[in-house]
Amino acid sequence: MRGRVKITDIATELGVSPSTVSRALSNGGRISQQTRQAVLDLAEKWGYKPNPFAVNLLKKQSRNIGLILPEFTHHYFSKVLDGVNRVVNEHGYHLFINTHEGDYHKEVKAVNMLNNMRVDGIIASYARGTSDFNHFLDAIEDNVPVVFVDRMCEDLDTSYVVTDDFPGSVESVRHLVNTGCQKIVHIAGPENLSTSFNRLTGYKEGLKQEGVLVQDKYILKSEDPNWKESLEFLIAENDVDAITCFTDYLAFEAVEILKRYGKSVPNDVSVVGFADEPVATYMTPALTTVVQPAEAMGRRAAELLLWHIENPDSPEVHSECLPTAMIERGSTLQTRPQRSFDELISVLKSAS
Amino acid sequence: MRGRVKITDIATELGVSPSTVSRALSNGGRISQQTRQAVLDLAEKWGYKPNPFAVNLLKKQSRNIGLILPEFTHHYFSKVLDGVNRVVNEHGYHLFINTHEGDYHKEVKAVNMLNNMRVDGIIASYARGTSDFNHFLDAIEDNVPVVFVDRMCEDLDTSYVVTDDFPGSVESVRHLVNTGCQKIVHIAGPENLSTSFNRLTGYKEGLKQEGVLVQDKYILKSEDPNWKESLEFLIAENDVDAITCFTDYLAFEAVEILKRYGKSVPNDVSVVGFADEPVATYMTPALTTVVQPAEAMGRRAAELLLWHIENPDSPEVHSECLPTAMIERGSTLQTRPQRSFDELISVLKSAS
DNA sequence: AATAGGTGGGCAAAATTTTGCGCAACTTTC
DNA sequence: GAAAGTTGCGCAAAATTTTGCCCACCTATT
Repeated sequence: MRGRVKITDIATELGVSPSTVSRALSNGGRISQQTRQAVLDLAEKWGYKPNPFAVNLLKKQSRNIGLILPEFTHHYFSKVLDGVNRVVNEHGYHLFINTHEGDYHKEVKAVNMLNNMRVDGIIASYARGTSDFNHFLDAIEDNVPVVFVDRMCEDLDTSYVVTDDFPGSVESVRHLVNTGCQKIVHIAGPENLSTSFNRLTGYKEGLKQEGVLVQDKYILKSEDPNWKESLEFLIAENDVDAITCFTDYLAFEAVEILKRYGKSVPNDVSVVGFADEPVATYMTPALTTVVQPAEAMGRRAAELLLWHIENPDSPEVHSECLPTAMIERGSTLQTRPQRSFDELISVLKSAS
Repeated sequence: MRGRVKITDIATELGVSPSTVSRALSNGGRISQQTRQAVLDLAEKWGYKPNPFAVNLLKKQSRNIGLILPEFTHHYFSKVLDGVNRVVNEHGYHLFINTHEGDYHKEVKAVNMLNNMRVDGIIASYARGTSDFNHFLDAIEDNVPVVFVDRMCEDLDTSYVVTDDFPGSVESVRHLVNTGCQKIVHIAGPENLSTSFNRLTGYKEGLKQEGVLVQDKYILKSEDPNWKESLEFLIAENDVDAITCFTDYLAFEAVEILKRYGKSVPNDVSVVGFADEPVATYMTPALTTVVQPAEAMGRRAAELLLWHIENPDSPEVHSECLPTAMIERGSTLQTRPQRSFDELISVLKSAS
């Protein structure tokens, strides 16, 4: 059989009506065992596959879902994508993707495109600057559920999955104190980001829990063009035991500076990053960091979305904060047996 | 207007037939200026968007294309994805994605899925172990063009985009010789991979061009479980000036071994990687490596696929080899002014 | 006045699949 | 032997859009 075989091809070959073929294939209504078998055999032999456009048109759903991320090349987002892709596949859905690259207008276009494509649902990590969410609202009003990942929107009553950066941040600071560090610097991120705020708050809380005074001179801001000079000053004064950073990249820069000043990591100064980018594994020494369960976030977001798709009338929304956890590597001193990678995974899994 | 507005809604509101509305919208047949304007205005006001399933069913094409990659979390592939996504978007197509994770059966499932979804074309980087290409052949016979990226298939007469690893490999070896290295080791990849073969051949050619003897003892195979011992032996014997590697990760491992043996990189031994993974930037010293234009490959593959989609009857196939180029960093000695990043980009761009 | 030509718009088929309803044939029940 | 129930299958509508063909009307030509 050349070309795509359709239901009517099978019907005419077998001398039955298309409806009979359809019923035989879909295990539906009343049909004799022989007819069904004959249809099944021929469909198998000819490799019949239903035309999704016809089915979608009729059923008013596509089993397609759309994912919008800032970009793909950032390792973190590629892992989110991976998680989403896995779950979506496991459930027989298909994945449309798009990026907005931090551009609000591209984001609007992407959301509208997916909505016009009649996807069954959308997972999105919106652009930092987005404050007008009407494009998402349009989709929701067209009964296309939206789940946010990594970034949430207070104004919209949708499900979302974010990370709780707080516990990992607390854990890392406590670990530093427990390995004998007292003069602990934090290099903070942009002020308006909630993640940045949470990591800073976790740093303060960790110190408090260990009874160490929080001091302003130890809190550097990566947005401040002079943060490196401030750090160098502290290093020169020997006024630093450890550095915790908003990202692994900042940690990388801190390590470079420490090396320039002849400091050994971790013997003179411990360093902790945040995010578990590949850079963390491959710098020397390997970086102790706080891992965000990126893939689990993608998975959870997809699971939540599928739940919404299958329960279209439920007004419930589910919000999840997946916890972060410290992973110990060579850039900090060691006190206790290291948590194995498998243990870590199981911690993150049980959390999700 | 609540819910999705369709052509008939506009037709009844305006007291015309659906065909008139369709014609007004599609700038098609004969229609009076006033009627067209009235339709256009109402369509705009009500936010009419054609139902893609109905259109696809009728037109027998979807403006969807499918992309299959080994995985997303590898930086190289995420850049390929990025390139494909950009071109596809620019041309008003939409992108379905899938991974096979090196598993032949997943690959078959992914290809069949995309074919059954009636995508207009498929871009694929198949699994290493794949030797039976019938699933791709099925798609092609169903008039779904296939373009391979990063890996090509000799048996199938399709367009493909690969990198020509040869010139970059030659260039890197010549650079090593020019900076005074003579005892140059190559750590090769899997034998059955053409990329591995080309990098090895480039290594040999580079030596030949510089009049250095190719010696078997300097050619290590990463598949050989003892390659590290062999390398350590050479190091212990002081029988190595430089190491070129099949991947950046192997280079990373080589640097670790050199450090263990108290060798300085690049003063004692130079190291060159391949691929320009992020690891190359963040290891210490930063790794001299050979960059593959991953995003350009994705772009080209998408452009070729779109060409095939728009010229369905042309039997022509286009095969492209994008050249690789060395990028000099700290892990090799320096002889000449470094090529700036911008220059490098322009070299790669003009090549694509 | 009859014919030709042009314009505007409607009818219906087509793309493919699913499904409610109906009909014929057969079996069971009293 | 008639009524009732069951089984197997076909008809036609439905989902939405596009498009070839046709008709009605108007103007211009002989």
